[in-house]
Amino acid sequence: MNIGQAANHSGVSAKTIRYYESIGLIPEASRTESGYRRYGDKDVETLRFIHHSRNLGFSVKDVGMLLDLWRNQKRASADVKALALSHIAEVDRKIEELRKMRDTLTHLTQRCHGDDRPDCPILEELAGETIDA
Amino acid sequence: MNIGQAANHSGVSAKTIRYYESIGLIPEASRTESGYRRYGDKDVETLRFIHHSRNLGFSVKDVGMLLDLWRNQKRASADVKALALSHIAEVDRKIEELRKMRDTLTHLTQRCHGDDRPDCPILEELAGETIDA
DNA sequence: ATTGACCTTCCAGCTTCTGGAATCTTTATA
DNA sequence: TATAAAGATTCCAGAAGCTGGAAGGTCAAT
Repeated sequence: MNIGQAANHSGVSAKTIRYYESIGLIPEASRTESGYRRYGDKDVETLRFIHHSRNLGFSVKDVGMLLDLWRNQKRASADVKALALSHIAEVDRKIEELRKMRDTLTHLTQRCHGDDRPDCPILEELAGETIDA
Repeated sequence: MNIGQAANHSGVSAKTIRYYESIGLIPEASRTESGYRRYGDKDVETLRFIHHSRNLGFSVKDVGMLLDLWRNQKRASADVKALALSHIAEVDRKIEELRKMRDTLTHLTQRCHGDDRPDCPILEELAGETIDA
């Protein structure tokens, strides 16, 4: 099938498939006589794997490692799990960071009356000393 | 003071101060005869404002708007509050997205025994149909 | 005079695509 | 058969927000 079909079946856009090829995440596709890329079911499966992994927030680099592990019949599941756990830790870190931000923001907005008067605790605190969120 | 001092006092690195100037977030600094940028307490205050805003996750573009509001004595606090509330909504959206990711990831890793055997539900599910996190 | 800490500019790279231009191929229709 | 639309190709640029590094000028102290 052509790249458009592969895109539809995998959830990865044609543009992005070409991009993944260009950075070496996926191997170069074979070509038709006229130069169109050709894809098979196996390729679509790989693209779907990538799509799912990206949806779970794995970096493209991590996805590369996951693909290697996936293709390697002799991998230890511990290696996969370690990668996933480390990613979970990273996600947790981000959540915590965002949660702190939101708490501070909520605190600030609650103290701002939000009418047509100019005085605003939000701006005052942003200009002050003590914001570390 | 020179840019290094301004950086130390504001928490914004010299490199980043120059960057902010280059994109117009802050006005061009005045210069000494030899070309060094000069900063005063007011400038440091502005940089600190920016630093705090960035720490709270506001985009540089939003920070530009906040700076305008801050400098405009006639602004309505409602405008500031609206910006902040909209940002909170965005932060909440991101938190929710990350939480979904983490839940799926946690689910996956729990089902992976994580030893030296090769079979791994994480990879199997990534290759499957049903991941939407 | 020299050292070292600053400062300057400019260019490149990070991450992950996405949009767009110019051009070719394939397919369908009039 | 002519032609038009859909889909493919390559390449360049831009998005956000810095950060690193090179090559070089300046300032203060020794």
